[in-house]
Amino acid sequence: MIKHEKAIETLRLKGHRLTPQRLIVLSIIASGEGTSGDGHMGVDEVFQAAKKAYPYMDIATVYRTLHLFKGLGVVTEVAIGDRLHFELTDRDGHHHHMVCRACNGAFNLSPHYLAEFRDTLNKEFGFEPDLEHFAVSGVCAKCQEAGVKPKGNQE
Amino acid sequence: MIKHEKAIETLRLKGHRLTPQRLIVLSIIASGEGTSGDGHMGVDEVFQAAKKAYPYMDIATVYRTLHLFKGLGVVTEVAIGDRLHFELTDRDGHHHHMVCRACNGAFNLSPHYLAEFRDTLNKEFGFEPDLEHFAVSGVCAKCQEAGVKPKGNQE
DNA sequence: TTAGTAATCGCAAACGATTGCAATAACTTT
DNA sequence: AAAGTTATTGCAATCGTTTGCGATTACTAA
Repeated sequence: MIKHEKAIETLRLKGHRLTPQRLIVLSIIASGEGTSGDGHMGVDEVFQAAKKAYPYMDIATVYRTLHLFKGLGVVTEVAIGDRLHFELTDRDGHHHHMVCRACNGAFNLSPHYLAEFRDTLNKEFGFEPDLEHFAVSGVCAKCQEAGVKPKGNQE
Repeated sequence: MIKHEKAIETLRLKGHRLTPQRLIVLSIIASGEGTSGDGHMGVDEVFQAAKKAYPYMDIATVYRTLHLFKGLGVVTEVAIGDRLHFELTDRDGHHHHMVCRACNGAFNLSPHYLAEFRDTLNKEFGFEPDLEHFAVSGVCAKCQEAGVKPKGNQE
């Protein structure tokens, strides 16, 4: 539970209010008990869990809270199959995602693989890419093997 | 106009019907007269232009047509500021995009910059990334200079 | 402790995008 | 050229997400 202490402090320092709704969403994300098992949760998963703790919880509040947390760097957004997922930002074991277009599985990717790409964009174009929460779509090894037909390109 | 000839042939070969709606959408995308001036058009831009040519045109048909074209590789999808944009796939001058989070401007990026990234994901994880239509979000040089405040991270 | 204030909330409406379904129309076969 | 088959369409409902707004509530300062 040490994890949210820091996040709560961040909220205070930036002048944001500590509402029960925010604390509930934070603790749900921190527990990270999503169906994926990979630590990230779908918005509806968060919403359902939040309603259990506080029945008046509104889906709009969940979205607003998650976006606030994202802006503060407390939480990381990952787009998985056109749906938004969120996870606690892990400063130490920082990672990106590979999302399989066939099974929607999400696999972690170390930042090391992107470092030189960022450097190049910086030097060549002066472009500062958002690689803090970066997800590459594609097809994972298992689905390639199984010949699972993805929704996309069928050329 | 040589451009669509090939696309139309692709439609025929795959057994898709040549409806007026599809030909209209195709010619609009091929003309590429979007407000961005970069060849790609927002869905609503396509829809408005299509309605001029054929007043019964439905937005659902536009989306379905664009997705069909995308699947056939005729058209490329680019997400710009949470909205979908499309452009004719340019096999020769193939490129990706850098999308500025501050001004929503889209800049072309040669595939060369991504080649080694793809190779690494393939070798290390057996993951086949979708880099045919790849867009990196970030802040462009001009907006960094101008100090334009992007919507996102405010940490 | 209470009163004042402004951020935040719940609700409902709206957004861009997708989908189910009956009617239509493009293609095939005769 | 006409009839049959089935992909495609237009419409409307719905999805996930965002936003406007009046009511509420966390915080501040007296």
